[in-house]
Amino acid sequence: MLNQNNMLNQLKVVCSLCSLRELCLPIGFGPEELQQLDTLAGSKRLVKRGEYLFRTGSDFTSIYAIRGGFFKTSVLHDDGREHVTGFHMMGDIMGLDAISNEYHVCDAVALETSEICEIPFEKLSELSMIMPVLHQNLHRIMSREIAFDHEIMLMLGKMRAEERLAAFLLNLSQRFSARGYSAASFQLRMTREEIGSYLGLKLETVSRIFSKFQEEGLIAVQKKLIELKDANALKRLLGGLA
Amino acid sequence: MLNQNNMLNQLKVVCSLCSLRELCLPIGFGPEELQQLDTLAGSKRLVKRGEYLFRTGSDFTSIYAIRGGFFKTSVLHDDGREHVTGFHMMGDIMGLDAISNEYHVCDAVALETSEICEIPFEKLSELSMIMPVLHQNLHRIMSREIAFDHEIMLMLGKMRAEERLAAFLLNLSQRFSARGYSAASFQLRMTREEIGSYLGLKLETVSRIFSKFQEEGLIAVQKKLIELKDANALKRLLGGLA
DNA sequence: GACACATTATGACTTAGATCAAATCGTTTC
DNA sequence: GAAACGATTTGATCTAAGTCATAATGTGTC
Repeated sequence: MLNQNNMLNQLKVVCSLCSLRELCLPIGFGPEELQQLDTLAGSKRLVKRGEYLFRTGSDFTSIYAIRGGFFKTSVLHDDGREHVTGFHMMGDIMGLDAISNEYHVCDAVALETSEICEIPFEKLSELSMIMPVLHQNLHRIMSREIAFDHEIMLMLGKMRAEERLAAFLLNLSQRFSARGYSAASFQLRMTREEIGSYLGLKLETVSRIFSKFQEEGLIAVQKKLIELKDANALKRLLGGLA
Repeated sequence: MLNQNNMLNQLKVVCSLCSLRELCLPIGFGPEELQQLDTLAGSKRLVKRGEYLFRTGSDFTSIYAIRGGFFKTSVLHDDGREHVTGFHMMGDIMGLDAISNEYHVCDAVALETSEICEIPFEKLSELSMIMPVLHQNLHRIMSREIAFDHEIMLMLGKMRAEERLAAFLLNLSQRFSARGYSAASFQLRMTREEIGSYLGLKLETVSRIFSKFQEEGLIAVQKKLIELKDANALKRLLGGLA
């Protein structure tokens, strides 16, 4: 069977190379340790703006951790309509929805040149058998994705357009903030059309509501640069909704 | 550490008592074997119509497999609005979205008197450490839920009301069929309002579209009894959409 | 079985967001 | 740097679905 030390070594490599904070940090590596390990060579790779990381129907062999950059995942339909299922940034993991099928069920496209780490799923599974915490964390990550998707379902099913945009901006803000970037000011990596597709709105509606928020002093918009001027007002807009 | 035989025994008990087809069958138990084991006593339990299996905020200790009956899961908001996140029947597993939080993030209510099996998550985790296939299957189930949620997001974000109802009816039909019940005729366990909440529509809209489908000969509706008269037409209604 | 309450159906009207259209602004290409 | 294309903004209309109202029907309770 597996040699535990050998496996542990691989684990370190896999983890370190991916900045898989969610998978790795709870195991006991400190940020510095991780940084050191980070300098090792490995299966990280650049994906240029507009390039596909994977496509619907392609074989599922790996999940992907984003080291840096920005992705969208989407499903494309016969009639040409695209639905954006998510936006993903540093530390996020993509491809988990493919495990059950053995092929990918969405496209993943880089919205800016990005650095990703490919984690062969089979290897991860092996490792997680001897590293209970890794195993737990994988569950936790998948579970979190399910819970988050339920929030999006709520948004799509129950919120008005303004509420969706407010929730979207606050979510982005919170995620940038959690990664050490400014919570109040950030660059949108996606077009108005992609935002609309994600939120179940048309691009014109997105544009109009950005303008409206700006008029009301809630945000400042300069093309792709968004500044949250009154995050509390945005939160109030959400009212009782999560 | 763990005694493997002891664990294996527990596995058999857990599996058998739950009819956890998805978790257990691939391991190599045949249906008959499962049936036999099924007769053992264990942590199965009845949940009466209207009773909660778990509530938002309650401690997460177990996931639940449905042996028989029908549930809805929903999130309730400060302002009293409810959003139904799913309908669940025999063989489905509920509570997976709670793993990451250690408390439940939705309510689960029985829509008819149902029999469920409680699976302590800790025990399942232990077992899955020594039963790789169990472990894999858990991943697969969670992954499938993520992929399915993405389909719902597409539905809520991109489909018109009629398309949503058609997709809803076809999905129910397919699931009943997969469990050995009629694909063409089934009893709705939920109200029009709950259907509407799930699909992001108002109950009046649901009612109107049922009437319209009936006029057009696509379905026959008698209160809660639905008969699909022309499933192909319903599929055509979905057009290019999944 | 009668009362109270929940669910469903249907009509009349309103509205949020879609659609269509046009102008502006930005960015990439050669 | 001019041409060509894509993204964004804004306006004018349209429409699918929501809201409000009422009646009918169904269901549970004592």
